[in-house]
Amino acid sequence: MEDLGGSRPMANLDHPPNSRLFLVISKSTSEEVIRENFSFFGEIQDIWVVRDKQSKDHKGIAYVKFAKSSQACRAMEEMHGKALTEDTKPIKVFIAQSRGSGSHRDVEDEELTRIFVMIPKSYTEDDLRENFKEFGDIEYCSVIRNKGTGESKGFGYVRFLKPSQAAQAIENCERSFKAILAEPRNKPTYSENDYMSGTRQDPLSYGSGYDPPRGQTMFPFGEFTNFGTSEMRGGEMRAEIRSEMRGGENISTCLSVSTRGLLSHEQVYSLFDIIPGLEYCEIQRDPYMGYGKGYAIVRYSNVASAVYAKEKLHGFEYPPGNRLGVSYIEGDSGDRRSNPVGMMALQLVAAQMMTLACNSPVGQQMMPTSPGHGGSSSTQMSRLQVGFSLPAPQNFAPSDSTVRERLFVVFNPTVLPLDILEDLFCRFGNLIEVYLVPGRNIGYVKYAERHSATNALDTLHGKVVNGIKLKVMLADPPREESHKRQRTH
DNA sequence: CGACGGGACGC
DNA sequence: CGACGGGACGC
Repeated sequence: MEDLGGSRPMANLDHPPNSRLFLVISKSTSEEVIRENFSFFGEIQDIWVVRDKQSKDHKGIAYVKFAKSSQACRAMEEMHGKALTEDTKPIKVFIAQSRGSGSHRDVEDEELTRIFVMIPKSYTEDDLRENFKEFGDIEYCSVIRNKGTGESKGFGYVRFLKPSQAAQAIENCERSFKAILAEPRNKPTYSENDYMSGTRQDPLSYGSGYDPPRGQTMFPFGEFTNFGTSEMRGGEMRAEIRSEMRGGENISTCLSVSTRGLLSHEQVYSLFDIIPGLEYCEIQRDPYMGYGKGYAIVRYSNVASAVYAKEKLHGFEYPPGNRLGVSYIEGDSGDRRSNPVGMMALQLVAAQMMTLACNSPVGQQMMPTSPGHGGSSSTQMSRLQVGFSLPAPQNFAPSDSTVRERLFVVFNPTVLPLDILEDLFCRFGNLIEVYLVPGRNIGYVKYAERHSATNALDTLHGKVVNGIKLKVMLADPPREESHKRQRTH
């Protein structure tokens, strides 16, 4: 029905998994009404109202394809059981079965709330919880251990309360976790009695309009990772603030934050608390505007912090697709400092940024960190020190991208931490993965585009990064395939 | 109860 | 001169 891009048909109805909804609706409900009610939750790629092939009769069924599973899950959670119009019955909303499955069984929450993750052997359940709590309400975490020795097997499970929370964890957690939905632990022996025991959430109890998702956070800081890295030195920040001041706006310590989507106090607070000096945060929600609109007020202890917060967060998408609007508002009373920005305040902010970006929960998301290195609770500064210029960080390629080129990297005298390497190699675009060979000073870097790999090679070969010398070469094909076509030099 | 369409060519 | 990973659970 819909292909707004026009140029290309939709990639795949089953991709990413669990991004398509199955709706049971009134036969009088139009595609437009569906769109009006569901576009709030994210990018709709396709809406299909099912009709009888011959008679064209509305069958009371529709499919809605979202770009992301988390969007589909949120829509399901919030719209299930709602009446779209006053004269129609409450609708039912489920994650659609994948197209080839042939199954018409409802997809249960059980299958959508537990994720399977790879973790360092040293990880405990508490470490897991610390790393995943930002994505939502965790029911439990488990680390699978060898029964005899108690040693971790290097993987674990995290159960969230809501499907959207698990989906967000999968979409946004560190790639080294390799998070995927866990298979239900009892093999498909569907004894229909098992889930009647009442321990799981009844789908109909989804957001009844008064229970918006809580604790849900999503930190799409892909273009934001230069925050606190070598890209963000104090001098640059001072220049940034000065240019901001030339804009002629009425700067103040108080900001208003407008948002289309729902944001909790915790979300706004933790987002703006990245910038030091946050003193106050308050959510304003107009009850008559329903879910669509809201705004928050935040105040900093000094103008420099407010200026910086506005500069960095105005127009920022949080969550993705929800563009924040940040502007100055009159602070209460004469708190406004007519003597605006002293160099001391600026330098203070610049210095604190370096530290706090690493210590705040949100700040950690902005920094490439790795669960595989440096232990669980210790966060390390991932800052690149190089004697040459580097492009800005870029987003990774989708994790299921085809590997188009691979680099082989030798480190001397020792390897660099994985998070540093990801920060480094992502700057040429289309990075899929950095893999370090355990116990060796070598690694492989996978790219989804050849030009990204060759740019990285040209820029980095023979260079010194954080005191470590790199040799960067095109990797030979993996051994397994060598029998196909032996490259005899 | 309530499960799968339509569109489609540039080299 | 260094060359190649890992994935399923104690109700």
